[in-house]
Amino acid sequence: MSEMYNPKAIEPKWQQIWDDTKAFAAKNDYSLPKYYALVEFPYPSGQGLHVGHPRPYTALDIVARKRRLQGYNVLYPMGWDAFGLPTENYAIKNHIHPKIVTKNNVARFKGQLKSLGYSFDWDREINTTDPNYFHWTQWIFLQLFKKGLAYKTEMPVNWCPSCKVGLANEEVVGGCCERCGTEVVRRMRSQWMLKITAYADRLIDDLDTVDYVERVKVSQKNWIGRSNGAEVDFAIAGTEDKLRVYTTRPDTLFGATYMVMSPEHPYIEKYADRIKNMDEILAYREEAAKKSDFERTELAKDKTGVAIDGLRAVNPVTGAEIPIWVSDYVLMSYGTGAIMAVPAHDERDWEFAKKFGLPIVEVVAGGRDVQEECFPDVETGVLVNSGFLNGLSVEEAKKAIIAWLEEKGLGTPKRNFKLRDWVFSRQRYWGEPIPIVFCDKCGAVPLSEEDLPLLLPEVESYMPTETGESPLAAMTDWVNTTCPCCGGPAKRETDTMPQWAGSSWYFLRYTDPTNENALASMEALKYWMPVDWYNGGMEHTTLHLLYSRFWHKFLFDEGAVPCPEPYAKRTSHGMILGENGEKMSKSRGNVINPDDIVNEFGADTLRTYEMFIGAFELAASWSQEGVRGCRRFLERVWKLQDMVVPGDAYSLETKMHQTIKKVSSDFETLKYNTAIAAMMTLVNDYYREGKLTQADFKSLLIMLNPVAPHITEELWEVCGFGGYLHNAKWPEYDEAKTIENTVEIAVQINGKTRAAVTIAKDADKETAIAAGREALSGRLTGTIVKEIYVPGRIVNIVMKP
RNA sequence: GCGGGAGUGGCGGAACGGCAGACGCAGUGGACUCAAAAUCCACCGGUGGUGACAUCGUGAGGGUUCAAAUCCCUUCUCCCGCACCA
Repeated sequence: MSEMYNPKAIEPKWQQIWDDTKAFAAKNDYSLPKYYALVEFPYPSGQGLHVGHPRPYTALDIVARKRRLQGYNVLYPMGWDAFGLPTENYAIKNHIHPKIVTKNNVARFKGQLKSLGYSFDWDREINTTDPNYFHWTQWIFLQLFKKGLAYKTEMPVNWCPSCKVGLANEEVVGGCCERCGTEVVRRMRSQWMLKITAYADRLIDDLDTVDYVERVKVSQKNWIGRSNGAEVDFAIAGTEDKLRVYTTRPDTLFGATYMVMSPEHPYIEKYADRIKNMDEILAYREEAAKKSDFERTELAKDKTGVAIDGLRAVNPVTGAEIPIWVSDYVLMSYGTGAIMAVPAHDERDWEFAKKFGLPIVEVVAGGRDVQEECFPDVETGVLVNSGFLNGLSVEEAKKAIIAWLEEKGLGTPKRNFKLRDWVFSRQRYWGEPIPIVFCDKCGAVPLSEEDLPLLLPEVESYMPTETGESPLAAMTDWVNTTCPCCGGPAKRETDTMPQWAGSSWYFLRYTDPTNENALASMEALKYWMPVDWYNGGMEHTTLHLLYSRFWHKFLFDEGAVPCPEPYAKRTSHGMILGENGEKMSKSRGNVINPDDIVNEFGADTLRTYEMFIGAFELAASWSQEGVRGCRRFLERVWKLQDMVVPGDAYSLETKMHQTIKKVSSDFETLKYNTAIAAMMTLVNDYYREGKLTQADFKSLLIMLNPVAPHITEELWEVCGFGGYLHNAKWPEYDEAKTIENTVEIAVQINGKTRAAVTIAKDADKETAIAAGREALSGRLTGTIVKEIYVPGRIVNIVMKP
């Protein structure tokens, strides 16, 4: 009789063995077939691991372990994205250096991850706050700077008054700070920017070359927001000047009955002397500036504006003089900051025209009365009231008008993006110093690469300041330096990089984590890259995922990496919700601590449960009873050891081949829940049989190993199957053996099941129909119209009464 | 408003156009036990029937098909992004 299943004993035992034998270290033998599985490295917060973390980590641990069993050289690494605000805030509050806070948190996280039995290659552990690591983060910044892709400019930033830090557009959610929820205000500041917009086209186009889940691709495309249209010049009446607009509907040019400029448009200053109602316009501009982005969005539907008195434009095709308005529904940050308004065919223009009584002229026929309803459709309409465009479809008209505009020198085709450049400065201590000095003579000068890494100075206080200056600014010893260019006095940049910097290239470092001469050797990169499978949260789709693709493309252009895309495949997991279906949070009191689950049930149970909980990509609610059920399943597996009989043939051959097939494919397609269900069914079958052979047990243990690695290794050892299970070979299945010789198929009358018969799997139609008729004897009371037989599936007899 | 996703038992969830509800949880009955827990076995969508069985059933309404949770049209609800992007 076997001992009791005791995860508290066997789990630490195997974790120790895996550590001691370096069981999961990726080999630097570049002749082996490789597999690079990656999960997003965590921010080591003070709270420790959340039950959300094990879901993606276990999923890719399953993939990594399965690949090793299939003979691949697997890289499944882990590290720490450790720069960041919470650590700094904790340090300020408790007067502990952020370095120490980070060290403690990392130790805690690492202990927790080890207790879950992940097959990470801990020899390749990295930490973004390690100078040997951020050396290369700074190096990448210097390359961006040298190529003109990092630049400093005075611009309005999204300022969080609570965090006292500027935020990237991607970090502002609904007008509020992504982190603390405080409403963001706009502030002018000199900021470092990264020119991600230079890569906008490639960031969209290359999505066609990678295997990402559709929703990620769609989000990225929408965020980048590419649109194709034209820029058109409108003459300003009585001047030589032009007002340039961007439009995606140049075909509607004949219907442009007025124009609108953003309140910040420079022409307001330029033509101050001609504008008669300047006071009114400046007052409007002030009002608009006062509105936060949030308010501006809230009030979106209620259009406001002021007509400029004294400035009119000329429609280049109709020659008509049309008024120019100022309204905050036109943004200075997109296109040219001015639009031509075609109220008949644009929702917003229509609303504005209705409110202010501006003329609405139909130029695309096909909708209802444009005085009553706007007609924005581009599919079905036909051009009218448009001179030489009349009778054309929208698509044809676009081509025709653009050609005409180009010929006359009045316009050009133009493509625009919603994507803005990346605000890259943070006024904080706990981040990578930006390796730039400012010299009165030479301007912004990069440090020489030999002077990297530029370390953070030791400071007394990490407090951010009300003025928005970085705490580093107070460190005059550190700030005052000499110019690397002329040797004269110079000051260091005191802003630091955002948290997204370190995570934008970390996957490269894992391939060669201790390299001192480069971010990684080309040889290692050529072998390991791209990442074969990367899983992470949807919340990073427009942040980390986009940023890292941008950096990677830049590095590819620089010849520093061998491939244009970093990740061949990207999947995303759903959130784990509390037992009540709500997001887990301290205030809701529904937080589950993974340590408690490991203590009470064991790591294997937690892993099994999180994979069984539901469809991997969807959110799922925690259920303590469900956890118990998974523990029960593992207990049943444990007790199978007493039912094993000698034998190297499968006792339930068909069933086993079916299960191997299902588990093998389900592990590849994120269907961990049905893979586990299939193994549960198999175990239930062995209980029904009362026995199973060694061959049965071996294959079952190997298949279950990626999910529940400790119990399976232990059983492998206890049963004396030889060596370590993690060195075993993934079982093969034979397609022919997944099909029973006889099958039970349903017999239907008019599509309704009335009986079932067991026939040979390859029975011909006549045999099957005959068997079906026999099973239905007595019910076949009408006229048979048709008989259908789908081998292995169904017999259907169609009958009229 | 736009985009994405989801609506199936008491619950979490399964179902290449082919017997809806696999698997798990909860529940019911039985075995074991002095008893309970644990474990093992069986049952477990609604309605009617002792029963074989009949009948209804995948958010709602139509349609295609021998056959629809699955495909097509219409419609409702919920969740998640984005949001005056010209």
